[in-house]
Amino acid sequence: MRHVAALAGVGIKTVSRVINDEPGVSEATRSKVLNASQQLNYQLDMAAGSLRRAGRRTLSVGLLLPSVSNPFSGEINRAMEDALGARGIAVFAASLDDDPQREKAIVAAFLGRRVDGLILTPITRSQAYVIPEHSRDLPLVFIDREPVGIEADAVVTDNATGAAKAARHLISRGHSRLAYLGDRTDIQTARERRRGFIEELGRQGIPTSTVPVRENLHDEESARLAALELLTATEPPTAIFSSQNLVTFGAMRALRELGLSKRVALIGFDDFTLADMMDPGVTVIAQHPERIGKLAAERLLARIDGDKQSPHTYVVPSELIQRGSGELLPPA
Amino acid sequence: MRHVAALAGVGIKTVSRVINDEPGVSEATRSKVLNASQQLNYQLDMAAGSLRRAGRRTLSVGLLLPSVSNPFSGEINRAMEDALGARGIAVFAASLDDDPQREKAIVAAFLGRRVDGLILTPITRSQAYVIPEHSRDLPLVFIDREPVGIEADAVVTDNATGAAKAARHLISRGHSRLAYLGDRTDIQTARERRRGFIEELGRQGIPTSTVPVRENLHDEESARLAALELLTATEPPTAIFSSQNLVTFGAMRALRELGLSKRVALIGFDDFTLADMMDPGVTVIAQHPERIGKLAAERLLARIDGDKQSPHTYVVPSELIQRGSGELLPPA
DNA sequence: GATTATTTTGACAACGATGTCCAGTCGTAG
DNA sequence: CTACGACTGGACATCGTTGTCAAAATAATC
Repeated sequence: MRHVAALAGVGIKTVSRVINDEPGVSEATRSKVLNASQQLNYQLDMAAGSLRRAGRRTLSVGLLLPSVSNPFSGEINRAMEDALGARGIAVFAASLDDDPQREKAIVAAFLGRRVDGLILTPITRSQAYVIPEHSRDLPLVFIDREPVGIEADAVVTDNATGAAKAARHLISRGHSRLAYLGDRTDIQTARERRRGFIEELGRQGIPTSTVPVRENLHDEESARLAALELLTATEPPTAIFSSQNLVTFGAMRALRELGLSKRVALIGFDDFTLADMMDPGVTVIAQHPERIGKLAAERLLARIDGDKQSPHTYVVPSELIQRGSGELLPPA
Repeated sequence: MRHVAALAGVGIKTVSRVINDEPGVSEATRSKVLNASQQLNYQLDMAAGSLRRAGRRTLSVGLLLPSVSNPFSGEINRAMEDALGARGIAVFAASLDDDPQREKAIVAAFLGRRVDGLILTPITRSQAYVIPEHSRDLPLVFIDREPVGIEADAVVTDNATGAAKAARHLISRGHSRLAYLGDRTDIQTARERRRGFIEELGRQGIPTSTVPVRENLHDEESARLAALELLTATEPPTAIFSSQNLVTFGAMRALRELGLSKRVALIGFDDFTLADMMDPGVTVIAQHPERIGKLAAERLLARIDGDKQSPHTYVVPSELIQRGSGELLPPA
């Protein structure tokens, strides 16, 4: 900036004014400065600016997702980028891997970079460790999973209701021998989905104690094995609910191996590409990651802009998409 | 930091030394400082530090991908994060959307944040616009697509060779009426794949002028329509090569609609989830995004560490994965 | 105990920008 | 011709940190 000022023959502050479109600069000097800055290929250093700027805005935020390589997270990431990019805010994206240690390390890295806000998918038992920052007015929005040990905005899917919807759907097709395949129990959404599913069975008069529940299935292979086991037991279930993408894939593989794809009903939580191209098409409880991402970004921006209303949890409804696998009837 | 120094009753520079693990601090003062910084919940401001620090490192890099929501990009993003995170480097990820304007805007945003390096998937005709920065020693690695108008490292898939492999595979199964479905021609990889495919046909003695080539298919629907058109023409192809994921999906839909899934061969460029669960399984030329991402990250780190060797393009080989659709034989 | 070598420490300027505030310049009205 | 406000421009301190360098404290040596 000094160099530009020198080349243009003006003061350094005048350059700052031109670059930041502040008023009070004549057309003549304005173009002199712009010329000079073009010639030197000058670019404003935002970091240096934010050091002095009111509110210390860095125009960057930290986004912590289950994993940037997971399609659900990818959609959220994208929605974020779109909503925040319009305001000139850049996004640091990082992957949680459902590791509490990692969560803390990543949050620390974000804080060290003085982000203007944090959007977090947590896995720690309590997120009280961000209270100091949050009470110093650091905007904070939780996404996909609700916060524990701290009051802050959150945007989540109606996990329990969605799972209950699946249960009701299967029961209404005449199923009474249902099974549940779930993810790690330290993941809040997994617990919620199980709760919603089981409670709905209870409401519909199905004895819940006999319902096979297999949990802590975190990948395709363990889900496949669990499903195989269930399906080859005596009195196998006539319908399966799987609480997550990879678990659904594992269940699909098990069903195919046993030639049961068209005989045992399946509903999965989470939509996925080509679900309609399977045989039969896979019925799912679809989440809306783009809406979740957009809403979370909007809440964050509102907080950044000084919104002081008390924290609130926003629920984005899920949607049952019928494609065939969830509409299979139990054997007569 | 001032406050920490005050509370610990030491000079500000001593605090800096402790925080940065510099030598020459006695155990006694060290723990005094650590105590104070704990009490105040102090966190180093990297931005301020990088202002003065030798080399002005910000410990952040900019990553420009086709779209963070696309699984291929997601894998690359993840590999990047893993390789760079180990060095404490955070990643700004952004989506290109194959829009040249957007590319320039995003690169400018990265530069304004003084990233330590840039990893770019370009769509502009020429990337000469980054020459000033690059010659001022800004590390730069192109990914997936090779640079034009500037000399820099690149990490790409062997697009032409991979497509040729597909052609050879189909021809060896007896096909002679092949068709090509391709993406937008302003995308370098799309052009390379077409070239590789067509040239291989030539080498194998198939008259290339009669091969139907449909290009500029950027989404599933346009690909589906193009495929439908090809397949319902007189003398339809007995084998199709699709140059990209979404195009492959479109072709799959068209084949299914016409009941030809098991009669017309299909090979797609790009692997995808559940490809083996389709009926028939979809034969693909798989890329290795994790390897591409890892290698690009390694090259970037090497450059950051001062590697001065002349720019080089690294090619990550693709892999033909046989799953059934590419092994269908032509009707007798 | 004096002197030197070594370690530990802090004062200060600087990084690149912006906020504050004051000094010119100019046009216009009295 | 003076006075006054509006506009324009620049000097300077400052943000939080680190590099430089010299001072102070401590240890080692004779």
